[in-house]
Parts: sequence; structure tokens; C-alpha cells
Amino acid sequence: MATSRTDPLTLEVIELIGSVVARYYEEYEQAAAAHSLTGAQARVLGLLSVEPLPMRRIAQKLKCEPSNVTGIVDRLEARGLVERRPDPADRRVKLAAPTERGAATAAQLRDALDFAREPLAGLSAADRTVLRDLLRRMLGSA
Amino acid sequence: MATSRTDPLTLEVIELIGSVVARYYEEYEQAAAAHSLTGAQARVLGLLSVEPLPMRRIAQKLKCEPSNVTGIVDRLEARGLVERRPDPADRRVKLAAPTERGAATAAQLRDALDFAREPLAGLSAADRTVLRDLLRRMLGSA
DNA sequence: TATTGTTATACTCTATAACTATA
DNA sequence: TATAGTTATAGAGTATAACAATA
Repeated sequence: MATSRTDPLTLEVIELIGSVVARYYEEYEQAAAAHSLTGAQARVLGLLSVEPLPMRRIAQKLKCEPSNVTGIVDRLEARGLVERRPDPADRRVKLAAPTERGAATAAQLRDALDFAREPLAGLSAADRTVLRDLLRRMLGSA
Repeated sequence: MATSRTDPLTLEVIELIGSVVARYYEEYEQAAAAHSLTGAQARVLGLLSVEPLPMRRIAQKLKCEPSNVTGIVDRLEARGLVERRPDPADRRVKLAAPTERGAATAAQLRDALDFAREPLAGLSAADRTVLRDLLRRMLGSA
């Protein structure tokens, strides 16, 4: 680890990853703002567009306290993008699910993000395969 | 772009980059929290540890409104990590600079982050060179 | 008793607009 | 008049603690 801090190559890679992270976040927020959504709202809407979730599960996915999810879903619900449904199996649970409009918004958001992440277009299929394998190994190792 | 959305390889790379971004942010927040700092405070402290900056410049680097920087620097100053100095060249300007303690905290933060980004250790020097070149091309192309 | 979701509270970050002191 | 920094205000996200309904 002492070596990694002084190794110029590693430092440059770290800096590049920092740049990727910054660009990704920036574009994510822009895409959300284009629909007058905050980043957190867009994230929740994206999660729910995959499958409806109990409030508790949303908090786990977001790595935040469940009490925060109440407000985020409240605001999505007030805009008609999400609705709360009872869980037939457990009356304590509320399932948050996208409305039709919410699902459409989530799809648009997803497309915008795919486009935003399009710097990958500069890489050939072979390049992308190499990049995929390197990222897999990076993420798998820790 | 239509192709990119349906190409499974590209989709996987996009998802992997998303994972890298999530991990990076998570670890950044953890490192900051270990020093009882918020992400924004840690970011500003990191910026100032490179060089003292006028309030306005900090806002530009953070891509936020200058009025927000006042509070962030206030809180860093209240904790004795940053101080405001007059700019001899322009009496309107206040230069924010880390104190000795602030510089030490910034250094610790940097080390913790380098360590956190250590998944790179799983890659050989040759791998890292390839990764660096791919990231450079990704970032350069847009 | 334990769990789900909510409310209440307090803090931070954010943008907007108006203010001050310089330039 | 223009610019740098601040203040005031309001909205959103966050954590903590306490609560009601249900298990």
C-alpha cells in the first residue's frame, strides 16, 4: 500500500477513476434534473422500475435510514410517479411501485444515462472486453 | 446509441462502471466520516490542501453556488481545520487555507482513500497500464 | 417482543435573491 | 457598474429517537 501511493502509474489510474466518477455523477444529476428530479428521487424511481419494493428494502439499497425513504417516496408520489400499495402477505409492509407515468419517466432516464455513458463508443468491442475484464477483477478483489 | 443500449457487452461495462462509482463514493464518505467530516467538507479540505483558494474558486471546483461555500468553510473553520486569510492583491477576496491540523487531516484522508482504492492491487503493472490507456481514451473522447 | 413504516427534530447541502465592501 | 463574499430563506437529504400498527 505504501508502494501504491508512490507508484505514479497507480496514482494516475486512481485519478482517472476519480474523473470517471465525477463525470458519471454529474451526468446522472443532469439527467435527473432534466425531469425535475433530484438524484435520490431518480435513483429510487430506477430501483422501483425494476420491481416494486417495501420501504425498508429501498433504504437498504440506498444505504440510508428508512425514515428518509418516507420523504423521498412522498415527493415521488405527490408528482404521480410512484404509488404505495399494501402487501397482501404482511399488513405492516407498504410496497412502493411506479405508476405508468413513473415507469415511462424511468425508461427515459435510463436511455438518457446510457447515452451519457456513451464515451464507451470510442472503444472497440475488443477494448470493451478488456475493460470489462479489468473492472470485474478490480471489483471482485475487494 | 440505439446499438449501445442493446449490446450486452456495453451494458455490462456500464453496470461495472456504476459499481465502481458506487464503491468509490461509499468509501469516500466513510473516509470522511472517520474524521467526522461530511463529503463536501472533505472535498473542500482536499482542494485547499493542494493550494489555498478564494471562496469563489472553491464554488467553481465544487460546481455549486458561492453562497454554499460560506457555510462549508465556516464549519471547517469552526473545527480549526481551515482559516480565511485576506488576499493582499484584492481586499474583496478571502483565501481559504488549511491550518496545520487541517493539512494533517487532509493527508490522512488522502492516504485512507488511496488505500480504499486499493482494489487496483489485484492488477499487475501491465494490467494497470492497459486500464489507464482505456480510461484515458474514454475520458478524452467526450 | 420484534418489525414496518411514520413522525418529529436537528443538521448539512443546495439554489435563489438581496445585501456589503471593495474594485 | 461590476465583482467577492455574505446573509436570509426555502427545499431536499441525512441520522436519531420515539411512536402506531402489525407480526
